[in-house]
Amino acid sequence: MPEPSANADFLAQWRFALAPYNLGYKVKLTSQLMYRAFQERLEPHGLTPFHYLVLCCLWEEDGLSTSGIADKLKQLGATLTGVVDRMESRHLVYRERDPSDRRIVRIWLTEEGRQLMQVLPPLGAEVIEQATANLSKPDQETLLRLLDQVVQNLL
Amino acid sequence: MPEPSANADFLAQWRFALAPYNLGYKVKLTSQLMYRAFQERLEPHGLTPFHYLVLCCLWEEDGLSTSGIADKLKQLGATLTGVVDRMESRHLVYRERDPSDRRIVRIWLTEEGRQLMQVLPPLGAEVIEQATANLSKPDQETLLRLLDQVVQNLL
DNA sequence: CGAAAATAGTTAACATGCTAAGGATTAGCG
DNA sequence: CGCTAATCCTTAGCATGTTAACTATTTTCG
Repeated sequence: MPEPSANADFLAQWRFALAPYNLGYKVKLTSQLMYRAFQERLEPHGLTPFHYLVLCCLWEEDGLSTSGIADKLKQLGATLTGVVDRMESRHLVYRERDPSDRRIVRIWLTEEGRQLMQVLPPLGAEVIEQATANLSKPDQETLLRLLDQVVQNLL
Repeated sequence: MPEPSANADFLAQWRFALAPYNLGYKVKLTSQLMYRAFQERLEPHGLTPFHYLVLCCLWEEDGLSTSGIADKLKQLGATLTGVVDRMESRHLVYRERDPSDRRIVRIWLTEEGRQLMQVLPPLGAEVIEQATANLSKPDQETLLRLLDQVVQNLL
């Protein structure tokens, strides 16, 4: 077992790659806390933050395919299958096979799913306001820009 | 059903709170992509990124309690129980009840868990390098600082 | 035209990550 | 000293989110 001081030197040297100081952990924790804050607000509607992501895609363009939504959100198809299952059981969306290409399942909003467009975005805005309470406008824009760059680097 | 143009106006107005443009989604996606990149590198070792988080805590201070690790990582106790279960089954750590307070379970590194300190941080550093490839040093520091501020706002 | 490749979606198994609840133990208070 | 509150950890159930494999369908290519 190496001397404690050798360990301490090693840890000091690699601190930028170690939790809870590293970028990966900070991003993960930020994501978790925003998720929790949003989940609290969605819970009265019986929804989860991922439901919101799918609804956002469909409010912008109803009748997207499962793979279309997956592409927009950069998620795997298997993930979408499970989420759409649960949204269907909550009568937010319904599935319909595309008649011109029977491989494709299209996801359509129900009236309830459509109505939520008036209700949910303000809740999302509240979370963003809370998260960025003491950040200047330029800092908020910088944060979004830097996240976009990290995403581009990893895609 | 409101006119399409009314919907489009509404969506334009709330765009900053809608996926895939909103802060929450960007942070989530960034976290997922960093997780995937790290997972690819850890897979040959049979580890997951969360194992790494726990190992980081124990490399810095061996013998932490389950709740101590949970506090450091801002996770719930139930989450730690499951992760430590799996790390134990991989012989990375072992559990020992604290003799002076039998409520407490302390988590100790095995020799294998200790040895990984030489191996894993460089892999984490690779992910960070890839993620921040075209970001200047000041921009990297800004990103970390802004994430810290968001975390503070949400805690 | 037919076979192979590609696409779409689902299923199964596993790893988080959450809430709620319960058992065991210790701390605090009257 | 005894009871209550608090703490610690675990368990159970549910929601992602992954990989791998499968079925069904369409596209591509020789």
